[in-house]
This record gives sequence, structure tokens and C-alpha cells, in this order.
Amino acid sequence: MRWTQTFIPTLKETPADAEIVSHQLLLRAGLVRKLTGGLYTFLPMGLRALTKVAAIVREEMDRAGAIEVSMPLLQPTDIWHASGRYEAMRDNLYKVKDRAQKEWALCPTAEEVITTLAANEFSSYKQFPKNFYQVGTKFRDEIRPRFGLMRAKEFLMKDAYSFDTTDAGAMASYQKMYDAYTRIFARCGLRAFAVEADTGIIGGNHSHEFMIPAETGENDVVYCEACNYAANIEKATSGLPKTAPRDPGPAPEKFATPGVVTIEALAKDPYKVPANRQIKTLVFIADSKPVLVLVRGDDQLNEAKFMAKTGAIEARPADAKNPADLVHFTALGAMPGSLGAVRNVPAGWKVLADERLRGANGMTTGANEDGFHLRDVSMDRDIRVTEWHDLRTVTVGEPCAKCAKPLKIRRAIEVGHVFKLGTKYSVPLNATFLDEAGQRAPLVMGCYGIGVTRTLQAVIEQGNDKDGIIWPVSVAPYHVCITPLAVAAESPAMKLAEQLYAELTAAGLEVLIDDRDERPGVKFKDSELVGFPIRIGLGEKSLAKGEVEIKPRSGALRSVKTEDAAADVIAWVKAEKAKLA
RNA sequence: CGGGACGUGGCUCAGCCCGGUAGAGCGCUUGGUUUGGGACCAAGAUGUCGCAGGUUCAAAUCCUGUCGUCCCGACCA
Repeated sequence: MRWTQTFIPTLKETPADAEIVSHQLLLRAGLVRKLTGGLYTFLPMGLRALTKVAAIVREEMDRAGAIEVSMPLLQPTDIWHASGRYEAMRDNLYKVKDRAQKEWALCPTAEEVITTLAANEFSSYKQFPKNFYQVGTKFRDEIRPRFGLMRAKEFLMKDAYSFDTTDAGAMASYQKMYDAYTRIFARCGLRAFAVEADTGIIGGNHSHEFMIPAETGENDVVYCEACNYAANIEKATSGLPKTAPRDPGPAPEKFATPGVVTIEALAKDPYKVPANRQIKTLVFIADSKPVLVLVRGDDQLNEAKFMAKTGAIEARPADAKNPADLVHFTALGAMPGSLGAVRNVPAGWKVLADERLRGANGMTTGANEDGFHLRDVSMDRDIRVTEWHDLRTVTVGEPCAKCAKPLKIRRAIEVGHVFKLGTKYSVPLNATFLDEAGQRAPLVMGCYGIGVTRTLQAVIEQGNDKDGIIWPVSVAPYHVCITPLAVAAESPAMKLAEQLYAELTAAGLEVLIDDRDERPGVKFKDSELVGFPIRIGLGEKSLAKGEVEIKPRSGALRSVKTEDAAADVIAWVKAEKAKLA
């Protein structure tokens, strides 16, 4: 390909509406252009790189025994009602109406569709295991699209769905995908790692996310360098001890705390109740019902854990400024800051408490009377806890639950997620089989996603310098950029460029000739901005010596005899590919 | 959905506070000089100042609304 015959609109200046480096480079290197927020047109270089990522994904899916299919992007909403996810997806699901006012969903994921297929097509245990995948567009009505391709309304995703007859079989399918994912990200040149994860709206009971470390990521990952424990902060636990017991007082004692509505204020003079001897009482509205949540004063409630443990579809903190919520505070008898679970808790309310409070005594909490707190509160004696759960958020430095070494926390980009689903979809959508005894049973499923567009941007986020993108050869739009400094057809540089192009292309390399009539500086800058892994420079000075200049994007420039150039570059690309095999 | 910032040639931005003839750099066109790291000189083209109202003799500038973009948050009592 010639530069003048394709379309690579590079930008000298950084676009104002791109915040993170990978987003800036997507635009500057002419890979994509924004149509509107969260929607992007892929230009030739971007599309080529995206196609490379997708090809790696397909090769590894095929190698792992998955079968490629293609499902409709337009889905009938009745299967979403059947699975119970129509409500659970809430506004994330794009809905469209046809001429008859029938409602359809734009595919955000395809568990319902593939499970419907399985329900119709399978009947015997002899047909399993099966794993179907597709690489296709997904639509999600994101609350806030951001960072270019990282969180878009429309994106390319690989989704796979496994069907097994037993739990052990499903675990084996899960492990195959886990291993395939590890290979996929390695082949894309990414330093990815797997972490234990919350299953969220997809469901199931076991899952891992594949993360790329990056300060610009939207996830916090808790990890232990000593024993390799790693988990999303939404799921992570630590080996922190329970609250130390004290001599229990005879009974809770009320004391006046006028104007004290924060943990911090109660910890100061004249009260001096340390945060770790306080009980923080939160009111949440979970699926329209009020719930009291208790965590220690120095702990933070982890809302993802709260959602997971309660199974709530929607939950939010109650807001005293919201008239509809105010009744709940009125029922308790106090406003935020003076809340507690010792007295006045309405009979029907659930009271969830964090495990760290189990058995705690000598605690201080709100009296459910504005301006008063209670001291000498015992969890067991004084509070009716309906459910105990791990509800707190792990913080940096806490001891690892496995090996007691201090935990660390880092930001990361989630590029893949594997789930063991169990029968969450097969039961409601009636995907069953007959076992060897002729008994009907639901299929055991797993599902596995990779954000292909997000992975592409993660490659850029991880591979760049001040001059532009540094592609791994496996994902680069072209392997080689040939840069003749004279472009007239009869010039020696151009003739040599064409000769090298023919030789490299014949060897299977993907080559771009920068045939633009531009000054050398412009061409060098652009080739580095777009990030081709290796460049061959053809200028008068070196040609006069019978040499060409070879410049790997992230290596030193070297001069090579003209007749050796093709072999040199072919060997270099082959070696780079081998590193990513 | 809440908070914040911003919408001025293709791009990056100034001008706005203090109302009075719309600017710069880059890019683009033409000519010339250049030609190994984003050239130089000259001449040019390109703007409903996001949109709609309002105030005013007069609005890019002040006011209101609206649309769009970006950032933070969706949470702790």
C-alpha cells in the first residue's frame, strides 16, 4: 500500500477533547474519528489494527475448541423478559420500536439468544460440551461514555458461551477459556493478569477479569505480590482481624452529642470515640425497600458487595433531601448522623452487618434521636442483625487473607471477563438435555467476553512514547514503513522502495510506502506517530554508500547494505513475531 | 442523574471581565526558494462566534433557555 492511496489523517496537535494518551493517539495517528460521544468511525489504520486483534482472538478461540457463529444484533425483548434481565439491565439496554410498535433490543450481550438456540437444538448429553463464540458489535447505553474506545456506546466484543452437562465439565470449559485469554493478551503484547471478580448483572458464582495495569483504568485491583492473590476491589477481601472485644457494659447508655453528625466529629474532643469503636449506620433503598447497613466507623461500605450479597437489581443510598426517602428517616426517628440500629428499627427492615463487627462490644452508634448517641453497644446483645456479610472495602496495606503480607492496590483496564454461569439462563429459557438415565436436566453454562476495541486501545495505552504509538508487530496496521526521501517514479530511492516492497510483501510482510512528496522531517514524524514497528529509510546519503537505514520504532537506527535490507527486515519481523507467539 | 469546565475558520487557541469594523499559529490554495527530523518568503481562500430568545442605538462579549463536548461523581451519616 502507498501512503497517498490510503487515508492517514495525522494531527500535529492534540485534540482538545481527548484526555488520556491512548485516546489522543487514536486521533492523532489517524486511527479513528469521533462521530459523536461514544461513537467512532474506524479509519484504515485503526481498522487494520482492530482486525489484527480480532484475528488473534479468533485463532485462540478456534484453538480452544470454540465454534464461531454470528447472532442477530436486533433481539426480541421477550427473551430478555424471560431471563429476568429486562429489568436488571435497566437503561443500559438500547430499545428500539418497529412500525408495529413492537419493542426490540440492540444486542448488549447474547446469553438469551444463544441459550434459546441451545434450547431448540440440543437434546442429548452426547452433544456436549459445546462452546459458541462470535465477534460482533455490541450496544450499551453507557451512563458516561469516555476515553474514546475505552467506554463507548457501540464497540466490538468477542463473546463466547459454553454448554456442559455437569459442573465439572463447566469448570473445564471455563479453564480452557481462561487459558485462551491468557494467550490472547500475551499475543497482543499486553501484560495482562487475571483477578477474582464480582459477577454483577451477568450472574453466576465464579468469575475472573483480565486486567491491564494502567493508571487511566477504571478499576481498582487489590493484589498481593507474595502469593499472587488478586481481586477486583468490588470483590477483594483481606485477613484483617475482627473488632477486638472489650468488657461489655451493663446496657447501652445514651449521651448527648449536639451537632455531631460525622464519624470524625465523634472521634474528637470531648467525645474521643475512635472510629474503630463506632458503628456506621447507612440507610439504603434496595429494590424499593429500606435496608440498614452497618459497617465499622473506620470502614467503607463496598456497594458492589452490597449489591451482590443482597441480589438487589437496584440500590442507592437513601437521601434525606428526597421526600420519598424522608419517611424512612422519620421511621427511625433521626436524620443521617444520628442513626443506629439499636432502637426504633421497624420490624420488616433487614439489618445487614459487616463481618468485621461480629461479636463487637463496647461500640458507639447513633441513638436514632437527633443529637444523641449510644455507647456500650454490643452487636450480639443489642442489635437484631438479619444477615452478616463481608461488606467493607479493602484498603491498601491490609494483610493478605492467604499469606498475611501487605496488600497493594493499583488501577487497571478490564479487557476480558470469564464467568461460570451455572443454570442461571438455562433454567428460565428451558435449555435442557436428557442424561444417560433419561432424566431431563438444565445445561450448565459459562460465558466469556473480550472487549476487542478496548483491547486495541489498551495496546496503545501500554505502548507509546512522546513520539507516538509503539505497536507490537502482532497488532500493527503494517509491519514495515518504507520511507523514500525522493518520490519521483524514476528516482533511485523510489525504485529501491518498490523493489523492497515486492520482496517484503512476497515474504508475507505488510508494507506501506510513504510516497508523499513531503520533507523528510514530516515523514519521519508521521511514521513514528502512527507507530510502524520498523522503518526503512531511503535517502541520497545512504544510497550513495550502497546502504539503507533501518529504524525499529523502539530501537536504534542502523545502516545495512542495500542488498541485505530485505532479509534483515524479514528476519527482524519474524523474530518479533516469535516473541509474541 | 448531580457537580464543574468548555463550545470562535479543518485543528490548537486568543478576544468576552470592561458591548462598538472577528484575530493568531498550524493546516489548505497559488507562485517562488528549499529538500535527512514537523522549512522559508509572498499572495490568497476559509467564520450563521453551537442554536434560539431577550436586553441594547449596537451582542462573540451581558441575561435566559436549549443542544453538544470533556472532566469528576453516582456513595458513607
